[in-house]
Order: sequence, then structure tokens, then C-alpha cells
Amino acid sequence: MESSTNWVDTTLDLNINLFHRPNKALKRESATISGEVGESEVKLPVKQEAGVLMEELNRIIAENKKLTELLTILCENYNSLQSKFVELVNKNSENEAAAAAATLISKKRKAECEDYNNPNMIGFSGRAESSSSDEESSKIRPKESNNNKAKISRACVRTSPSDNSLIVRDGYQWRKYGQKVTRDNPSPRAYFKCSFAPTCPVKKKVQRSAEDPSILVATYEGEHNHAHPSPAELSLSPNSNTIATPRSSAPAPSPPPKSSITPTVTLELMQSAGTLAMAAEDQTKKAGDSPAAIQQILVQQMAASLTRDPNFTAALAAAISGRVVDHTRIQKW
DNA sequence: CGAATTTGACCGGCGC
DNA sequence: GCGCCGGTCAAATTCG
Repeated sequence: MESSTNWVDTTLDLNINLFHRPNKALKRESATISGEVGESEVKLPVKQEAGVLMEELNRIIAENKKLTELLTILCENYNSLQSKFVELVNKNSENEAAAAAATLISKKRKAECEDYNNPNMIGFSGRAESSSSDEESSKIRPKESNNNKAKISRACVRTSPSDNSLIVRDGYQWRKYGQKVTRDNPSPRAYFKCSFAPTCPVKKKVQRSAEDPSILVATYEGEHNHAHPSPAELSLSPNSNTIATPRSSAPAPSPPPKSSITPTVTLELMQSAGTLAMAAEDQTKKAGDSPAAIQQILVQQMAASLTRDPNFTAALAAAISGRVVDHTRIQKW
């Protein structure tokens, strides 16, 4: 992947190289400063050495500044792209809802219906109630639009047609509290509450698309008021994912839709997790049934999936650079 | 036996 | 006021 190589290039090279060659660099620099080429830095006066160190420190600070600026620019670009994408998605869904409005009797259910049935909407449509000018949303959910501005986002997940369970893997822990057959859709709608934190207000509705039963539509209401459960925590609980079929086991937790924008990432990660599992399966078949080979492949796949995750690489880089800085501070001061 | 799911009953909003 | 409908509750059931 391109992104992973970029991460390694920018963060690791810039940070670690600086600190991996401090002795050589210092020796060279201090030698040129003192004018004694070929002599070791041992002969340098302490003051000069301190000066060299200060120079080095300044250089690092300047570099850090540059990196921060680059990061800011990157973030800005990312945000603008993101907002454009959200805009496009909203426009698309609004247009199609308006087109369908002429043909259906109830305005309110029409809009919902159209969103659910649109097979193009693989991904999500996140909406803050205030953002849309449509009176429909206020008609549909007058309570939320009034006071607490519950964020509503939607995620569509394609599943295999034979799989009739209402499973949407989003990494959170959900407890099913109801199921209903709605009027405009023959498949039942399942209702879930976030059960990871007792006070978490987030709810989720999962229903198959009426037109394409292989598409699961998950509607999230509200925002999680707790941290995302770690994989370890999830592995402790049997229902780490949305489970509508009794106690089916579903692995591979992935980051959740924290905001209305995140679901895309979630789905992408889920997809990559899926392809990863398939790749691992393929390789396992190729490798035969040797347990050692299987284990090695699994380790490789896990490592690959971790390095592909920008969050992980960022955290790793931060941890490494933090340690390196600490280390050099201890050494130098 | 405890926890999670299922499912019918109930409640409130909305349109007629 | 009545009926329809979506959402929620809670007792019953299921499963590890």
C-alpha cells in the first residue's frame, strides 16, 4: 500500500535517522567547528560541546516545526476532501428522495424508504440534524432536532445473500432490545442499544434493504460517550458485534463510527479485514495443513493488517519517537 | 445459573 | 377520536 510506505518514509526516517546517528554527526560537526579534522570530540571543551548540542536541538526543533506545518496542511486537505465527499453523498440521497416523493403517499416514510432502498448507497450517509435544510428530518425526528441534536448516521454493508443474519460489524458492543417488521420492508428491523457503557445513549437499527436483501442498512442514533472498546475487551464479551442471529460468533472488530464521517473508514477496514481473512485462507490452503506454516501466515497477515492501519503506524511512530527523545535526553542531559 | 435474545404487548406520535 | 405505525419494554426462552 502506498499509504503505509509513506508513513514509514516520513515519520520514521525523519525522526529516527536524526537520533540514530547522533554520535557520528556530533563528531563530524564538532570536529569541523573546532577545526581539528580527524581528531575525536574528546578534546572539545565542554562549552563547545554544549553549543553543538544546542545547535542540534535547534535543528530538531526547526524540523519538528516543518513537520507540524506539513501535518497541518495535510489535515486541511483531508478535511476539505472529506466535506466535499459528504456534500456529494447528501446531494445524491436528497435528489433521489425528492424524485420518489412524487410517487409515494406518505412524505415521511418515503424519504426513509428511499434511503434504505437505494442500492448505490454502500457506505454511509451521516447527517447532523442541523445541517440539512429539509423539513423532512424534522418531521421524522422532531425530538432530536429540538434539543439534544442526536447525530444520525447510516451505514450500508453488503453481505452474502445466503446470510440472513442482521450482523453489522462496527466494533462496538450492542444489545438487541427489539425487532419489528415494518410496513415498507418485508425484512424485520432489529433495534440495538450500545451495551459497552451503561450510560451510552447510542442506538442502532439494522434492516435489510427491500430491493437488495444482500445489503444491510444500519442507522446509528447519537454519539458514544465512552472510548471504543479495545479488541481485548471485545474478545472478552461474546457479542462484540451486532448480532441478530442467536449467539453467532463474529470476529474482527474494527474502529467505530464515532462521528458521522467515520463509518466509511469502518466499512473500508471491515472490507480489508474480510479480504485479509480470505487471503489468509487462500494462503493456508496453499501452504497445506502444516501448523507451523499456518501460524507463520497468520502472523504475517496480522502484521500486514497492523502496518496498513494508519492509526497504528502513527501511534507506533509517536511511541518510538517519544522513547528516542527520552533516551537522548537521558544521554545528553 | 446468569446473560443475551426473542417476541408479544404496550405506548406515543401522527394522519385522517 | 380512532386506527396505523414505529419504537420500547419486559417476560419468556435459549444457550454457554
